[in-house]
Amino acid sequence: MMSRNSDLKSRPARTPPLGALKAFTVAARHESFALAAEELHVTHGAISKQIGNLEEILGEALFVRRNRRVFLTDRGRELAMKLSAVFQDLDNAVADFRGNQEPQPLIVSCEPTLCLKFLIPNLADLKSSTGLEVKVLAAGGRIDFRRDHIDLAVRRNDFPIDPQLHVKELAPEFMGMVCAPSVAKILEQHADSVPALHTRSRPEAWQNWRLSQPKSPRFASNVIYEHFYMAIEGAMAGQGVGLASIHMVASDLASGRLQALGPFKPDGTQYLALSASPYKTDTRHLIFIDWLARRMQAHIEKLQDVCHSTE
Amino acid sequence: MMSRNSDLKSRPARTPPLGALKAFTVAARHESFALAAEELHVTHGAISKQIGNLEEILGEALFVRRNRRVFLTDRGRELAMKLSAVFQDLDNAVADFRGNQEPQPLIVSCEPTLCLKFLIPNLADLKSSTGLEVKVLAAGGRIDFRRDHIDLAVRRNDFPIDPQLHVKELAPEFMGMVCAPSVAKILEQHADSVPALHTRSRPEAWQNWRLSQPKSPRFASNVIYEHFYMAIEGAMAGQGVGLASIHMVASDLASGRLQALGPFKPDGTQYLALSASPYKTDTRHLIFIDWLARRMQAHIEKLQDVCHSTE
DNA sequence: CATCATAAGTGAGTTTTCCTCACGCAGTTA
DNA sequence: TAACTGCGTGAGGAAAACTCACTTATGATG
Repeated sequence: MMSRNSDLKSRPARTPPLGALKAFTVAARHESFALAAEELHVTHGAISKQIGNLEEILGEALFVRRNRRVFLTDRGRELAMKLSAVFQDLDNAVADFRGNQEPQPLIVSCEPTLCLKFLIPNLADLKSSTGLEVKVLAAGGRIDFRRDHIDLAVRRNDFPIDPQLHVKELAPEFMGMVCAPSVAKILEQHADSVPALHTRSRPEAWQNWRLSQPKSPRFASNVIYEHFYMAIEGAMAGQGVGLASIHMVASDLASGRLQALGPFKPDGTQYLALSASPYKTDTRHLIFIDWLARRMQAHIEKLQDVCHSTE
Repeated sequence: MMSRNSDLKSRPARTPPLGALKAFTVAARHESFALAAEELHVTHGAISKQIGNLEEILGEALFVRRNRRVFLTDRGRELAMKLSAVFQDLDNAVADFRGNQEPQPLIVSCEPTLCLKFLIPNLADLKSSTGLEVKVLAAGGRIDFRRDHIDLAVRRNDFPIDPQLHVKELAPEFMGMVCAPSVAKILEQHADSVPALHTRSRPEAWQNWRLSQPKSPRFASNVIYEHFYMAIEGAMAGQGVGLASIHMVASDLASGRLQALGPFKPDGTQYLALSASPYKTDTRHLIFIDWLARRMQAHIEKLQDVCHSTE
């Protein structure tokens, strides 16, 4: 009951011959060996043998031969799905290399909250000011450029960065205390009646804040949110005082839904743009990074106003 | 011999031999023919010839031969990037098919505003209630499952759906007028002093609304936002009255940042989950769709409260 | 500086893979 | 029933891929 592939000599799990896989995807697309043969400029016998060979290697049937036709099995269709995507990628890769390809939208990976509070709302601006088409993939933590087909990732350098990657600094992180305007008034009198809002994804945030800002008020209690986004929502709803990144609450501060309690301070980390391709062959990367860096710098400059207004 | 030679000239862009491409990616990874030869269990001569052949087909050098080493050219590196990703995909596809592969996070494509106001904020809940890891790709309009490597797409059926796709209905769309609570008070007296907020991405929204709700008030003027998200922001900031989907403003209504003006009404469109794989081989799809449908249904049920409170 | 080791290019010859051809088979159409 | 269609198969052959042996070029070594 281990693997039934293992009874095929001592061949552990090497990938089947590429030609056979290619032949299979074409045959699967037509559900016909004859048409596949025509497309590949060979005889139907060639296709038949390639696929028979592949089935033997994989140890299971990919087609059901019935009457004078062939039908994909469910498993065969499953494989065909995956493979046809891969071979299409391959054709695109080669065509792209040869230069006959229109530019694809850039895919940018970004942690969910930054995505939510900053990137996506500004996509329309990006499009209109640079003409760049961007798709955003909300995904925190580790990055796998290959698997997720990401062009760029935006991350903070609070974890070790793969030295293979190409790194560009965007802007420093600035953290600060925020709350709803109504809560700010209460705080002036009864500071200890308001809870501090914590986030599970940045558990050490308040602790670090207190280390660098010892004068900041003590709060009544602690409320823990599952997600950074929730904490910001909570703060807006008057649940307490949150500790937030300027880049995530810039628009909420601007609209007055949130109010800053004292100045925002750098926490030592930086936002970075990470790219798998170390060469600046692609201008779109540069355009996007430039736009993003400017935007983030603008947040920080505006910050002066925010701070003065409450100090 | 005729078929081969006859299309030599008319061979504009056929993909190079797969073996040569494979050999190239391995050689590129090592920047060494000898190591590549070892990995592929052939002699270095075989690699040398495969790559020479590939360079001839492509019509440009991929390696610079210098000293007793080979170095990738920039172009060669560019090609190697693309190809190594593809071949890794291929290995994954086969390994996945054979069953030796851990489950990957689901990638869901979704229009930006729904992403923003509903999906991403609820990702943490999804994770904790189903254990499912999901990444969200914010991308409106046409869907290319292949190119974007999407597992599922969430869309409204306001455009023709590719009949090849597997479709599951999630919930009907409900539209309604919303504004900031402060604006609601003003409206009771001076309905015509408040503008209606339009969105460029759904230009016909107000018109359709008026057709089905002839009694709804006329507003002073029209403000057009570039993006649906902006219109909602505008409404929250007291800029006027927006026309919004219940699924996008559910949380803002719940928190009181927005207020409904009269009942929400179905606009005839549905939210759909689209999948490229027509067979329910993947339970994760079902889990996600089930979760999403329940969530959206909950919005609609809650709607009764919202409506009564203002009628 | 001669010598050795290493890495790659090359031409001839060989092995392997893949393809074609011709035919058989079963079901479908006329 | 005969003709046709689409696939499977075995034998033989073409093409692709590989090996081998040798060459070149260049660092490293004593």
